[in-house]
Amino acid sequence: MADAPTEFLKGTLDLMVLKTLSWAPAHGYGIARWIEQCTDDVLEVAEGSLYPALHKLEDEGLITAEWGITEHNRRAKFYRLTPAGKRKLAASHAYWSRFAGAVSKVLETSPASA
Amino acid sequence: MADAPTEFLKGTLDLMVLKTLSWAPAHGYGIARWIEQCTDDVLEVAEGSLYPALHKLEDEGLITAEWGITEHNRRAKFYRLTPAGKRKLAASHAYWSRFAGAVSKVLETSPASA
DNA sequence: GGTATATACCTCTGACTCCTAGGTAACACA
DNA sequence: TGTGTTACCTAGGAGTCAGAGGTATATACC
Repeated sequence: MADAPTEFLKGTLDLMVLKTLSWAPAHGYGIARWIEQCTDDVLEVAEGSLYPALHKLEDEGLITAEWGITEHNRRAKFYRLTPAGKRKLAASHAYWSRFAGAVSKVLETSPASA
Repeated sequence: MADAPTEFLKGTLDLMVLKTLSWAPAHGYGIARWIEQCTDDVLEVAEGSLYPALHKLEDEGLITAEWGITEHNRRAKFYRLTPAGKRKLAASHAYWSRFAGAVSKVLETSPASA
């Protein structure tokens, strides 16, 4: 997205990070690459957004970090979902569905139905 | 939404305002009521968000304002979409669809498909 | 006539999120 | 030795949103 890469991002970054970690522990760089790949680069994850978000999630007790070695033999911090993180993910996912549905409703309603 | 009313709002307020105005000119108060009603109060539009947004859209030349009288016989500023606003609406709507689709993709992808 | 309610507008300020720009370091390969 | 990739990080500024507060008028009711 050259046009408006950040236009609607608010809040969804946290949600997608939590979702990605729900599959398996991962490090920041890997999370970013995965989200981009999964969305065919529709969503680009800036590092200047990702790392602060990761630290915030850790402060909130939603994820925990642990140093390890990647498959490329490099040091990396692996993040893992906590039980609180799983609950948060479920709640955020549910809210996202309601939110996106509501927005779609506005965007698809015709004058006549008003 | 008691939980997280603002969690994902970024950018979508402008989009929904433009969409609402694409049907007919309307005043701020009416726009807010309509969006809330249309979404069964999933989306609540705070006046502290709406009026600054309206002024910003006007500054950007996407909408124009004109004083008039409402059906309740009160003074109100009626906003109307400009040609630039219509183009912006089309672009934002398209981008929202791509964005929401991408987020859904992340949220619904299972570990196996990775 | 007085009061309450709904309609309709507005701004200030703080909290928050995001990105740009910059930096560090180690490994792989030519 | 140099280049590319992997991997981490922060500071600062820009932008968005909501809470709290304020103004004013029409209508309905007492």
